[in-house]
Amino acid sequence: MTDTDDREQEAKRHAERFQRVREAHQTEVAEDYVELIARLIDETGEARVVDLAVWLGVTNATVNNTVQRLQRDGLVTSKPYRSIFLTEAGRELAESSHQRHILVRDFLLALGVGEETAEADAEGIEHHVSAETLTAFRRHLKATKPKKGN
Amino acid sequence: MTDTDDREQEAKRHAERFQRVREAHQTEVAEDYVELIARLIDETGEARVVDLAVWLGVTNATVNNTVQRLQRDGLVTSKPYRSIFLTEAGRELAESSHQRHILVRDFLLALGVGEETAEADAEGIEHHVSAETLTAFRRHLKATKPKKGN
DNA sequence: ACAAAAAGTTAGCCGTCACTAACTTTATAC
DNA sequence: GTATAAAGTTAGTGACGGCTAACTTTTTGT
Ligand SMILES: [Mn+2]
Ligand SMILES: [Mn+2]
Ligand SMILES: [Mn+2]
Ligand SMILES: [Mn+2]
Repeated sequence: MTDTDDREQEAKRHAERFQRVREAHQTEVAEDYVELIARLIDETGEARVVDLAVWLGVTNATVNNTVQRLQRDGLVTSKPYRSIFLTEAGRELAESSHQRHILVRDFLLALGVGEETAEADAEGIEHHVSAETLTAFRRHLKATKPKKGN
Repeated sequence: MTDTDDREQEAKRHAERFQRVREAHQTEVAEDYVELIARLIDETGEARVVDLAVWLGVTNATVNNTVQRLQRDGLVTSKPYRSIFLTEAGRELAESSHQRHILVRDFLLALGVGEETAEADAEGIEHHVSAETLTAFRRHLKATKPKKGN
């Protein structure tokens, strides 16, 4: 009976979607950290543990743990009691994460969502938008934004 | 200097956004489970551990653990070796999660995103959209969908 | 009815990402 | 230049959400 086969296929696709979400969750923290590190370096000259802690709403100890993981994964470098630097890979991830972030935020703004809500929702949504959806966001922005053309 | 104050305010808002994302992650698994349990009960008459495992792409043991947590949190009931039932709270969470899920998916479809991508992205995005953003999605759907009116 | 298969459970493991508390190092103020 | 404050680190804890392996119970097929 091909009825059972269909059902199995559907279950398999369903499971694959959840696996993708789980994968996204694993890279999420790294993306947010390197994006913030890049910003702090850009705006203040350096990224210190205490600043990351304040801006992320976690303790110093948590930041320390995470930074060690990022270092293990080749995204940052840091020497004891010194501030944190991005590796080339870290810079690249920060840049692409940032581009994606502002695209998602701007899309929400274009939809009529308020500033703070757009920023807040973007912080979570950004990690779950595929390239195809980002393209659709860009298309929508191009189609609606041209208010300057008025 | 109010310059410093501004910076502190910005950091605080930033941190609050991340706290919201972390909270969303804590309810995410519960939402997906009850939504799937409701669906399986509806479509097949019962929700069994093995089905949840297949549809979620995890092992039986993982499902068992999670179901115990859901039971602890008052969302499901289940007796040893029997299938799983939703409590009233579980049914309510399943229903609202499902409504939100299809809204997010339909919105992506309306934007021109392909079916499988819409379904996949919705699975992650759904947990990070505020009420305000959902309203904006609905507004956009109403503004564009009326193709039946053609 | 009973053997084999399927389903469910339990135990023990691991990584992530939080926390607090205690400690060390660096920076600041006087 | 030294005491104090701030920042950073380390150690230890815990929940969550995954896993495998071994076991028990239920279902199925003959
Ligand atoms: Mn971001
Ligand atoms: Mn984010
Ligand atoms: Mn989901
Ligand atoms: Mn869902």
